[in-house]
Amino acid sequence: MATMGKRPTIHDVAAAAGVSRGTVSRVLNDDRYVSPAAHAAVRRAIAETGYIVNRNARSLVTQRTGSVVMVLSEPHERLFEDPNYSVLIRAATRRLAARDISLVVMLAADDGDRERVLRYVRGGHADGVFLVSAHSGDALVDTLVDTEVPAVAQGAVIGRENVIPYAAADDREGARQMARHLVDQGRRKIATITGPMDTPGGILRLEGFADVLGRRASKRLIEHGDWTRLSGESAMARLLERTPDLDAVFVASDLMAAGALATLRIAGRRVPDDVAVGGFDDSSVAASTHPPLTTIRQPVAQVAEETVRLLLALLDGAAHVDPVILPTRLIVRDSA
Amino acid sequence: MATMGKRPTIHDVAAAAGVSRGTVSRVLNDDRYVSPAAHAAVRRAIAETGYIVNRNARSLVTQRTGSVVMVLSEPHERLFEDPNYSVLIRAATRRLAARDISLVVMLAADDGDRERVLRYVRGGHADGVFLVSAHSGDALVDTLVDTEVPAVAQGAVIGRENVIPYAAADDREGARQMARHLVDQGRRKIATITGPMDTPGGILRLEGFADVLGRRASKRLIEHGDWTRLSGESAMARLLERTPDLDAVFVASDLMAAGALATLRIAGRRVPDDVAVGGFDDSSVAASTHPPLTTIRQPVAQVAEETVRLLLALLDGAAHVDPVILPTRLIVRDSA
DNA sequence: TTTCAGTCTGTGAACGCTCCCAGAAGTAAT
DNA sequence: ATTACTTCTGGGAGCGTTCACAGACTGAAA
Repeated sequence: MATMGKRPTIHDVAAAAGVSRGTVSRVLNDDRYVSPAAHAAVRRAIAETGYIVNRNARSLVTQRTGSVVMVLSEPHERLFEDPNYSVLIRAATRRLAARDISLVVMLAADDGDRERVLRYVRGGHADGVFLVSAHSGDALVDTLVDTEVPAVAQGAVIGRENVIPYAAADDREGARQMARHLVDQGRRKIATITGPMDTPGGILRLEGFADVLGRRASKRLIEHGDWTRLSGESAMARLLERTPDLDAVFVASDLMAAGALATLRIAGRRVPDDVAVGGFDDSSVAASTHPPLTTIRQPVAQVAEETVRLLLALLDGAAHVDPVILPTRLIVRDSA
Repeated sequence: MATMGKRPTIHDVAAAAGVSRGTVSRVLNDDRYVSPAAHAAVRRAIAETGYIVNRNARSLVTQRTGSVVMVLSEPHERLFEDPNYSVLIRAATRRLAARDISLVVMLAADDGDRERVLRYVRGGHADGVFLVSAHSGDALVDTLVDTEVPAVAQGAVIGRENVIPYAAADDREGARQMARHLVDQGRRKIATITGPMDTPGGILRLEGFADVLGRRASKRLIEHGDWTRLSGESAMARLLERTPDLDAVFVASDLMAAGALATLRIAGRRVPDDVAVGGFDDSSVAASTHPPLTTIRQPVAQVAEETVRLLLALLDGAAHVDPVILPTRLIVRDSA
């Protein structure tokens, strides 16, 4: 079904060019020790026959596949919300395509998925692995490391920072930028809604916040969310109940910030007059909220591209590559 | 580099089980004509040796790859905006994983990309193709059809509706639902901002709108966007200039509707008091706008899953499969 | 006993490629 | 002429599977 009336093989090309398989193969690969005449003849024969190399046959002998897997380790709640995945996948695909490497996307939401990913990678179907938001304590990560497959991550893998290279936005400094901005606006009681504390974004953005606020970052001004919009709503509600006189809140993601805005509106607080709200990500929702969110832009596409670059370096045989941290930028809109 | 110290082959399993390659292969595949004893021995040997079948070797002989390509044909502007791709990719991945088929994502934004996709597919690296928002007049589509590779699309491929099976939301009826809602609210001068008129969403949502509005859907009440937020802003501005007394607008996507809302706010029109706004998609931005968008929910994940189902049917040898149209639902929020 | 159908198993031959080695051909130095 | 490189080419071997076929072993029917 899937295939057409017999695709030309390296044999056909060789015959058409009047040379041997070996010579065609040389032209296809290293190109060394091929006479100009033979080279030209082979090129012509390839064009004439419409020959396309069969990667399966090639992989069989080279042990290389020409593809890498992107593993999305996300719990279900977040599955369908975060618009950043599109950006990520696209940027990675594009970067890899330039090297003729294809991107296979796999989910790792439950144990069945994880098992599948492992089988795939250990089965030698991918030359490398691109981890996205891998959780700390994820057995998948350790097994992958044991397998010695080149792997990189988008965002640090907590507890494995030194074994899995990564590219990430400067979460900590980004949080500082926002905290400073809120302080500079004269806000006095500044709260924060963090991400999950087992993710780098959750931890580092809180640390950056604390860096600036110091002792003023008390426990009662901190609430945790799980990156979802809904968790932003409820975290904001808890904050308001506990500290009704807060006058600013730094929310660790735009999506949660959108939730927080909704809660504030219901509570009758004006933004930014009564309460200033700062987000993080500068994702597509940031511009659509009311008021539009003041937020921290992280260069998602660039992070993805850098991550791919690290992976490519690893594939090229680099023994070690350094993590890459990319700068963030404060985007001032109306919410703070 | 990428590989570990020699993975076991079917030979090793055969030796460990005390049978021949053939028997192991039979256990791995159809299972017919294998004695219970041999079957058990092979199963045990597989477990002991940690054997994993080499798909390259298998593909080489079977001419099947166990993977399908998702081709994202999008111009650059829209690349990074639409949050639906995440949903799409995830739903498709999940559905395919159940059949142990992996999803390869490829972009087709420019001719270089298209060329790559074609080489990939014609190179026999995929058993099927999953087209996303393929444009009419896209040479890629025709070449694919010629190649006789099983292909399905998410959303109809204009002009190729009968040759490429697809699953889609009921765009036309969805638009009717929104138009009726606006009429029922007593709106008299109802405008619309459509998508690009070379996409099914652009065409069908306008048709649905016209179905309900009839002669009232005059040229001067129609503006075209390109799905982006920005195009929504400018289209709304043009409408206001041309027809200042409009009291409702149906925007063919939430993202464009978010843009329209921004323009209306700047123009000092209150929503929904002065102008009612209806969106389409119920994507993640819909809940974050101010006021939250009344919109039409399309079951994106379900559409993706149905599309995959069609593709699987094709892969299983079905000569023909019928398109699937899934119902939409009006979600009433505050904007209309 | 012979025949036959049905089960089960092993083996050679692909699949399409790269790798490696032997050797031809050319060039330059002895 | 001989030797010694270097450049270039052809073809055998092998990568790990599946597939087709031949043959062995059953048990039942003739």
